[in-house]
Amino acid sequence: MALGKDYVAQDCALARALELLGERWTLLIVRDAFYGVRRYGDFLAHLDIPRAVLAARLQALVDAGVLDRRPYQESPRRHEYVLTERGRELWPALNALGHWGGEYLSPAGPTRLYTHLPCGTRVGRTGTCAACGRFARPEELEVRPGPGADRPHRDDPVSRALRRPHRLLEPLLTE
Amino acid sequence: MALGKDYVAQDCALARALELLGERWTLLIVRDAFYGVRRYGDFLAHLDIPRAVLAARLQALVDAGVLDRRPYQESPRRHEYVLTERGRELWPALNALGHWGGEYLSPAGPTRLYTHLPCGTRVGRTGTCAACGRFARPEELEVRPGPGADRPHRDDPVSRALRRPHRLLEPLLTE
DNA sequence: TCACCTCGGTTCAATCAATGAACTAAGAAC
DNA sequence: GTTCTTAGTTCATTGATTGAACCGAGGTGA
Repeated sequence: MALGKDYVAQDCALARALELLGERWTLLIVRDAFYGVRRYGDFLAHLDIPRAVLAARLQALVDAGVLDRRPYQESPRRHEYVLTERGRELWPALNALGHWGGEYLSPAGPTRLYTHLPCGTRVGRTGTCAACGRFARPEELEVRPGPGADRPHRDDPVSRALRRPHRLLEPLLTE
Repeated sequence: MALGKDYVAQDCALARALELLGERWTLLIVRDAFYGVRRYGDFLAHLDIPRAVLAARLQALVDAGVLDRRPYQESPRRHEYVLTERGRELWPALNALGHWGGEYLSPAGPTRLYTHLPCGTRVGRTGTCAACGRFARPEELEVRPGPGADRPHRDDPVSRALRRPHRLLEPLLTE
C-alpha cells in the first residue's frame, strides 16, 4: 500500500502480509502465476490491468521474494516471472479465499475444480485431499473449469489456454 | 473496490472474494472481529482507520452477510457487528495469510500464538492441530502475543485488551 | 536499408478513492 | 441546560488507479 499511514502500527503478521498482498490486483497476479502465467504480456492480456500498475506490482512481488524475474531467452533479452518457494507457500491462503468466494459468492458453484493428481481425488474446501488426508501441494493439483465458470466472458489467448485442464505452476502454453 | 472496471470480467471465485475482501482495511476489520472487537468505536480505536472508511466497510460486510449488525442495548439504541457463520468461514483464509506474514515478513517470529483449547496444543502454519489432527475452528482457539509482538506500539484500551490471552470470537472486555 | 512488428515497459493527464478534521444527532448524566 | 458518549456523515485535500500514448531494443521481411 505504501501510504503515509501504513499498516505498520498494527504490529500484526496479517497486516504485514496485506501491506504487500492487499493492494489491488496483487493477489490476482499471484493466482495467475499459480495457473502458469509468467510473462508480462500474458498477465496483461488476462487481467486487463493497466500496464503501469502491472509493472509496479510485479516489481513489488519480486522485491518481496514472491516472484523471481529471470531470463527466458537472450537476444532479445526477455524475462519471465516465476513463483519462488516463498510465493508457492501462498497457495493455502489463495486456496482458502478462492473456496470461500466459490461457496458464498458464486451462485452457480465453484468456477474451478481441483484434482489431487497422485490419487485422482477432487480436493475440497479445506484444500485437503479426502483420499490421502494430506494438504495438497499446488504442484500436485490439476485445475479445470467448474460449473460456475459461466459463459466464456474472456476470449484472449491466455484465457483460452487457462480453460484447458492443466497442472498448477506448469508454464502456460499459448499457441 | 466497486470501480468502473471491476474484477467481474475475471469469472473467478477468488476475484469475487477480493471484490469484497480485497479493499483496503476490510480484512483487518474481519481479523479484529475474530479477536472479539464488535463496536464501531473499538474498531476505530484499534485500527486508526478514517471514520468514513470504517462505516463504508462495515456496511459492505453487512451487505455481504459477513457481519451481522445487531442491537446490544436499547435507549440509546446501539449496535454491534458480529461475524456470521459465513464470516466465520473466513478463518482458514485469514489464518493462512497471517501465518504466511508471520513466517516471511516478521523477522522476530509470529506476532501471535494460537492454542487449540480442547487439547491444549499449539497450532501450526496449516491451522491444523498437531495433537488431534483436525483443523482448528476459531471458537476453539486461544490467542496470545507471540515472540514477534514487539514493543507495545499501540496503547489504546482495545490494543491492551487484545494483548491479554483470550478465546477467538469472545466479545472483547475493554475496562 | 528501411519500414514495421513484438515485447516490456514508462509517462502523464484525468478520474476515483482514502484521509482526517469538523460537524451532526440522539439519548444519558450531571 | 450543558456536557458526554456513541455512531455516524460531510467535505476539502491528498494520493492511487486508470487508460491512452509514447519509448527503445531487437527481429523480420521487402
